[in-house]
Amino acid sequence: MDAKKVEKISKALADPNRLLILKELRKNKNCLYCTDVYEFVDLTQPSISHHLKLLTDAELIIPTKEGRNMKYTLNNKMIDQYVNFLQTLKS
Amino acid sequence: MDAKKVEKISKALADPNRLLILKELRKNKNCLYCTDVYEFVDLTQPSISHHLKLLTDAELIIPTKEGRNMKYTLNNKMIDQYVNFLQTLKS
DNA sequence: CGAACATATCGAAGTATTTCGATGTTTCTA
DNA sequence: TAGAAACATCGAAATACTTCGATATGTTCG
Repeated sequence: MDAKKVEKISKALADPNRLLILKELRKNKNCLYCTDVYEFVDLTQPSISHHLKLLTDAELIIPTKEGRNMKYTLNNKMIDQYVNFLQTLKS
Repeated sequence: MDAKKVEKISKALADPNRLLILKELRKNKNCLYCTDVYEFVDLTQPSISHHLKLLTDAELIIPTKEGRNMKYTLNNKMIDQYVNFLQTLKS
């Protein structure tokens, strides 16, 4: 994993609301609809949309279109790759 | 590991210069002096001092005073804790 | 088709981060 | 003890991030 990617993922993880989204994603069996997020994140719709976009761009979550809804699932593979990078920091 | 700590560590990892410092730290057998950093990070002394402070505040590196020099070592334990948190995100 | 719903995008305001030059503090050494 | 060396701190400028209201786009359903 190259430095740019590590930076992007780290940035995506560096916000309390986005961490909250990821945590709830796990609770909900790795499946979350955009509308669900309003219930536990106290932000307006455009802000939530923005945060979901950053998580998507970092490939930490994978969006799927279902009619007029968006379904998000956690990308376990990307977390694994990120963890692998962190392990290489250790000697 | 609480959310605030995760956020702090993620922020510390979300910068190319700080990632560079961590990478070089591993190369140098987890031991780095402040002056060493000038050689691979193209920033002024105050900026490097600032970045080292953020890494220290996140407890990713541990500073030791040696006379008028500062020695930095990687904090493997904190990386492990951070990795543990990331693993809990997966289901 | 038209209204309602779900989400995305745009532009702007507020806030945080990065970077620097100038200067302060501590420690070593001649 | 004076000067240099290593690092920290301060204040300001530039840049980036977060958030919002307004509005646009795509989808469903009556």
